[in-house]
Amino acid sequence: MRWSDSFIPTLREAPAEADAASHRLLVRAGFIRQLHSGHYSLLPLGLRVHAKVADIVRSEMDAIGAQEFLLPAMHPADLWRRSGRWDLVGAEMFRLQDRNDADVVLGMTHEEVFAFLAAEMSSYRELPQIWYQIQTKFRDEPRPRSGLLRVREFMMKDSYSFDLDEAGLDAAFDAHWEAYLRIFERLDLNVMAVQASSGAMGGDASVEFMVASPVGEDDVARCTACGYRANTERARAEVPPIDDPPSLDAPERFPTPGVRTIDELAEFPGGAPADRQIKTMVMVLDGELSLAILRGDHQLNTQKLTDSSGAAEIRPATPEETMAQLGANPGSLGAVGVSGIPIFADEALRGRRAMTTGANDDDWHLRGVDVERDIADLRWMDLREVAAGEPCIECGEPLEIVRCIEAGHIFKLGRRYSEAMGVSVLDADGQARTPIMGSYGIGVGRAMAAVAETHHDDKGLCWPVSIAPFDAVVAILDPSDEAQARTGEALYRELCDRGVECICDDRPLRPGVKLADTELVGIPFRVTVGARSLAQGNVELTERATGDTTLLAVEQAAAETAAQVAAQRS
RNA sequence: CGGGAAGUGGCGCAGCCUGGUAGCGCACCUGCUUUGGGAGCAGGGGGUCGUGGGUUCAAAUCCCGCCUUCCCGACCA
Repeated sequence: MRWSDSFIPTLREAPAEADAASHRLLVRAGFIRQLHSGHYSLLPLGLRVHAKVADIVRSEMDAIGAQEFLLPAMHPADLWRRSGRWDLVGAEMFRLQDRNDADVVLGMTHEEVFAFLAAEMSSYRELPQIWYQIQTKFRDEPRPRSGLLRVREFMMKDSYSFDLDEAGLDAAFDAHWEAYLRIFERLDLNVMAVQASSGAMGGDASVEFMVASPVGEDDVARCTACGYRANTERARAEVPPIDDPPSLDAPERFPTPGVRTIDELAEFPGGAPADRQIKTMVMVLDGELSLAILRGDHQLNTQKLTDSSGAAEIRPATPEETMAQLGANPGSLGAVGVSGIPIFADEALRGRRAMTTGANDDDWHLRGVDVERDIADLRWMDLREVAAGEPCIECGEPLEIVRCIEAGHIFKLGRRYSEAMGVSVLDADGQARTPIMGSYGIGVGRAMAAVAETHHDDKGLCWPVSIAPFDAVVAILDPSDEAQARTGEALYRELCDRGVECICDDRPLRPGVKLADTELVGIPFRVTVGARSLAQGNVELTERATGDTTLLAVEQAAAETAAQVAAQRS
């Protein structure tokens, strides 16, 4: 391909709204353009990279025996009603009506459709199956952001396993885990496999593949000593015990005029340090007002509350709701004496005595509260979010918190969808059995953005050969010079013949512009054909990642370049 | 949904406070010169100033509504 014939609109400056490095550079280098918020066009260079990422995913999926499908992006609402997700999902799903006023949806994932197809199986002999597709998903995200990292329309590889029993599911799960590690290795993405929340769809094992990056949207707790790694939606830490003083026989009310926060109560004469207070969060779980109580200096992780309560929808209560049910405003709330309202208690409060908490009366608090004695019907669970430096739950060494991009997610789904879609096979004993499913996803565009995010410098992108839009560029510095043009063309043809994906920069531009462009676009190897070296019968081979340049005799240049490209293929 | 910022040519921005009919850099087109790190000179093309309404002799500029985009948070199979 010739650069002069290509549509590669590079920009000297990034659009003002682009903030993340991948966003800025993918736009500047002419890979993507925004159509509107959360929807991007892939330009020719962008599509080349996207397709290579997809091909790597495809080849590793095929290698574990998965079969590729292509399912509709638009689904009948009925299918989603059968699984219960029509009501469960809410505003995140694009919904529309066809000309007959029938409800249809744009698929945000494909459990329903694959399970619908799986209903055609009738014998255990047909299992196991792993099915996948690389398809556009639609999600009406509340806040698309950071270019390709979070969008409303995107390609995802989603696969689903069907097995007769848990042992089969375990095998499919492990096969995916291994395949994912190979995929990210080939993408040159440094991923951490971390324990994760399964979200509202349930399931037990759930592992996310995370790429550390400040523009990510998830926090991972990581122990550098023992390798414990978990999303903070699920991470746990050791909580050192606190010596409580002897308690009172019963809680005691005391006035706290103007005190509204944990910190203020800690400063207040007669108050208590934060770790000796009970924090009371008022939440609405599936429409029901509930309390979540934690140690004063601990933060509630709402995903943990969602997961352990089983609620589908969760939100903070409004001050009005709180006043109506508890009779006080935030700042003076407590769980003592509360009845008829579910109370979720964080494990760190177990056994605590002589605590201080709100009295459900503005400007009053209680001291001398024994958690288990004074608060009725506690539901104990892990609710607190771990903080950096806390001792690892496995080995006690300090945890660190790392911001990450979620590049992949695998989890064991269970039988929810197979049951809903009536998937049933007869086992060897002639008994009807519902296959168990697993669900596994990788966002193609997000993976591409994650690579861009981790492979760039101040000059531009820096693709690994495995997914670079081209392996090499032949830069003819002055195409009007016949010797340069002839040599460049010949090298370009020979590189193509040798199987190197090559673009020939034959544009009649100043050398500086062309060199800067090849660096911005991030092509791994550049063969520079210019008067200076050519006078000695040489060209230059420059590796983008290192900037290392070597002089090569014209006759050997193509072979040497092809060899270096081949050495970095994966 | 809460908080913040911003919409002026393809991109980056100025002009707005103090109203007078739109400007700069880059990019683009033509010509000449130039050719190893984003060239020089000369000439040229391109903008409903997000949108609707209001005030005014006159609105990019002042007032009101709406739309859109970005950032932080909430949310996120």
